[in-house]
Amino acid sequence: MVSRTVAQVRVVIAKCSVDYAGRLTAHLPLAARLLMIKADGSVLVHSDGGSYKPLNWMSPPCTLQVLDPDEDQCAAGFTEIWTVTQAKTGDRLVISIAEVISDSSHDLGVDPGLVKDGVEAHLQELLAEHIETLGDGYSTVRREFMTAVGPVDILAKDSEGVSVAVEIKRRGGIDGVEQLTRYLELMNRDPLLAPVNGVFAAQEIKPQARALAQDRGIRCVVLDYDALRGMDDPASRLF
Amino acid sequence: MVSRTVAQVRVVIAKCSVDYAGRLTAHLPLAARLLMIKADGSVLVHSDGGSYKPLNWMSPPCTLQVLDPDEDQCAAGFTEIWTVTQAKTGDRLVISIAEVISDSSHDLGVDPGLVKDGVEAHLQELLAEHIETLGDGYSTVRREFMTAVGPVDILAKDSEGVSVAVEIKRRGGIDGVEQLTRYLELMNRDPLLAPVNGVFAAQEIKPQARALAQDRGIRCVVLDYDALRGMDDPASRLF
DNA sequence: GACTAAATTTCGGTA
DNA sequence: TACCGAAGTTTAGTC
Repeated sequence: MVSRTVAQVRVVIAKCSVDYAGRLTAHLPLAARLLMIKADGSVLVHSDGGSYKPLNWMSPPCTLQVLDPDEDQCAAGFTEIWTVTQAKTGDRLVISIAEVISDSSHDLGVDPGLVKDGVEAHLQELLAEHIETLGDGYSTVRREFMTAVGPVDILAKDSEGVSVAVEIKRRGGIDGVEQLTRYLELMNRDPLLAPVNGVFAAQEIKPQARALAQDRGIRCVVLDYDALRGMDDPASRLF
Repeated sequence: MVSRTVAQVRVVIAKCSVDYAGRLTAHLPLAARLLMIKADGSVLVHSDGGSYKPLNWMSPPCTLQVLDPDEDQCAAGFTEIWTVTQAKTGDRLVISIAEVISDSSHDLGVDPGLVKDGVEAHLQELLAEHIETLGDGYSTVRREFMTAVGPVDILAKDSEGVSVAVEIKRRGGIDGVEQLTRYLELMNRDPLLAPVNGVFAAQEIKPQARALAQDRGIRCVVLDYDALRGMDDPASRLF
């Protein structure tokens, strides 16, 4: 046995059936599939289709053990039995291989990782800068205004100096309205802040969320990401 | 050009950099990675590590176009430029390839799909059958009892005939308590149902969720999946 | 470390 | 088809 200092990813195309027993039990009938074994021992079972999610998988840390098939498994036509186990949770993935069509390994090295830009944080930043989007005379008091039950995305004041708590979401669902409701409940108990009005701002607001907000006297505002961005940099609107 | 009637999955190991522009923008610096192209045109960019989630991907339906690099890209050492676009959303994934280390395709056929067992639905079924777990004299009225704001997992009655709304979660967090609160609020306005008590049942209940539930007069019950299952089938407890 | 909220979420069910 | 909630969610950020 040679110790391997270089991590490799291994790709196997094989006819196999798969059984998982852990937080649930699942079974995949015999078929040709793509198996990916990563350096950390994690295993992915992919079919040709679906989304980025594998049919089955085992998350690291876990160990792969390759066993010879027993008599019954031999008789059923299986040549190798892979057992992937996670010591901590006791999860177990068993891949029964009937035929290996392809098997190759490659050294990928350590990935430098990815750079992300422009999510909810950006929306919040843009709206805080252009809070007048909510109405003439609005001004931003603070972003991430802390309360005992969590930070309010933006605390603002309207033209009459009345406090406004703004909750920002990319997609506005019921949970966002609940979140804002909790903030408002608490803030309205604070004599230094009260009264506090609520604004639920999102790029898209679900009908049920809108109904719930309305029922609670919370104003809904649909945000136009491109328009907000365009205010900062008019050139970007052209592209 | 030969039309291809057989779907294939293609695996490419390549040094590449990746740029995604869509719901967010992301960039991956030049490194060796595994590219999987499925028959439906979807593309997955995997590194050797992380979880089952790719570093980057494009969901179907989408199309892959392979272009020659322009002058600048040539000078930067790129040999192929892959552009994956989704017509509907305008999402765009650009994979700039500096070196192809391996490239192979395999016919996988149509996957028969997987069989799942034992999730939250199962918990609900088990508890509905053994509702006396919540207390002597409890009886199940209905599973998935519909309200205007969604279905209550189980509607039951206690030994005195008082209605009890049960919300079941595998892991009980604050959101689950909020959900149950919404149901209770609505149901208690219905003279035919009121008064309705609440029970928050989960395999695991987070401290903050428990505190919130207590504050609202909702009883918390920790479910023992194995014990519930054991009531159905005593033999299963042995294994 | 525990917990909460977001995710390019994806996936399944139902109205 | 749209909407809603669960997921073997995973992941990132905050307390």
